[in-house]
Amino acid sequence: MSPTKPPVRSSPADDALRKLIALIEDGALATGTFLPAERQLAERWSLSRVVVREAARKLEQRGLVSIRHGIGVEVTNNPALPVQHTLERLLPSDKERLRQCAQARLLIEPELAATAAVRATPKGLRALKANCVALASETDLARSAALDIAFHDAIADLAGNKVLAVMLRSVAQLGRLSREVTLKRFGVARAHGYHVRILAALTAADPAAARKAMKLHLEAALGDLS
Amino acid sequence: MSPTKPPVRSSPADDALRKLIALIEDGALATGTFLPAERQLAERWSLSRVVVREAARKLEQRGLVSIRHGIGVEVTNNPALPVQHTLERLLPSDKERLRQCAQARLLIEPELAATAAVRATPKGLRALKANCVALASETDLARSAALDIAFHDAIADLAGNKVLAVMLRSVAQLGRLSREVTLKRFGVARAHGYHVRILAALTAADPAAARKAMKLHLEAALGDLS
DNA sequence: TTGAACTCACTGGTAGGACCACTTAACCTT
DNA sequence: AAGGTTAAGTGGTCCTACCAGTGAGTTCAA
Repeated sequence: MSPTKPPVRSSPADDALRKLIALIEDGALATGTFLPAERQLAERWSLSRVVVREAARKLEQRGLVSIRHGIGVEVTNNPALPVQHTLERLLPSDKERLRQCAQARLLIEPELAATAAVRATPKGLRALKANCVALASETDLARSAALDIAFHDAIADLAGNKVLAVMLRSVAQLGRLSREVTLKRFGVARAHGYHVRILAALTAADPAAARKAMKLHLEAALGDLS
Repeated sequence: MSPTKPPVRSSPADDALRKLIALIEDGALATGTFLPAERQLAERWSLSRVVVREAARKLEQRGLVSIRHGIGVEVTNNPALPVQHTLERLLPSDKERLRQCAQARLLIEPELAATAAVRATPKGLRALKANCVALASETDLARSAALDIAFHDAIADLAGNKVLAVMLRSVAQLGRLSREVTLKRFGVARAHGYHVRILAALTAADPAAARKAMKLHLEAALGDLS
């Protein structure tokens, strides 16, 4: 009577979304590359362009791709983006948002640093070292801020907890502009000094020292906000 | 020659998105109510149905609404949803995801409890008390899990940091199923016992006790996972 | 009277085709 | 060779018709 209905569960929209994700993940499309044009995908999969579009929009909202008019659909893979959107809507006031983000970082990052201290790999440490060196000689403000954020991100990755890592990435990127202001006021030297101390603790595989160094770093940053 | 271009910057898609958000936030549409039909909105705003649709899809991805075929667009306002999606994609393995979520909670929640202890309002405490009472006599598994999550959410709200609150909400909801399993194995009594102790510490405005009680509670939960 | 099936008027979902707007690069004109 | 122009590619928008779930009202049989 009804053995035909249940098994076929699948809407074109779901198909398109799954296929797009498969295209990105399985096809190993590197970030920065572009997806085939909407019209091509629609024809290839025998779907209307609408459903392909909507699937792409979903992926954009999830931070997987970036759709650019006249150009194409670029693979970006920035999982922190949706979290940023959420927080921006939840805390429209820039000042209050920054304050709470800094507070969150103060809670999360020292622990991440401590964990990273015991889990760090030689390769990871080398990358951090390179970041420190680059930051010391960087004069451009925007690039300095980017390096700063990358340093903290790398530590979060070393700690191995992706949940906390994506959370940290989100709040760190939200504070990007304020970070630039801070860097401008106090110069890169101060941030670099803190980073060096944190790196030393990580290299020494000393969790307590890493936790403390990170805490000092963030408290200084939090102080700058007020 | 070109003073006409810059000022008119605004695409139909942006219009639709802004108007939809305004409709929800300013119009104060309560969660659970429904938006006007796509066709109506399109005509009212002189836009095509497509752009209204896409705007609605965006809001759905951001957790503001839930689109239901044949029914309508329901206002849900669940800011934690996009974070959940992100984490589910980032950690496809259920077990590992749960582990890292539990770890994150263990880091965040004790601190939230401590902050809540000093910021709690009589009204907030009454709500928590009511939740405890309800949990004690609840027999349905799903509802028990919901109450459990609501208890933790309420504490996060009391702490006043929306960034941490939304993060906690996300990881807590991700662990919903496993929570049901735990509740089934050990009964509601154990969870209720922990909650009562936490509530007592909050009522006494004792941050240290609140932190400790929450930590014990979560460590027990983390132990159940393995 | 009751109640089960049907009809119908909604809702969102899909389709296809035409056209607009933005980008880029190749192509002419100067 | 430098400049502007053109053309082909991309996503963005529109229209119109139709498909597909949902629920309420209607109808008709028991």
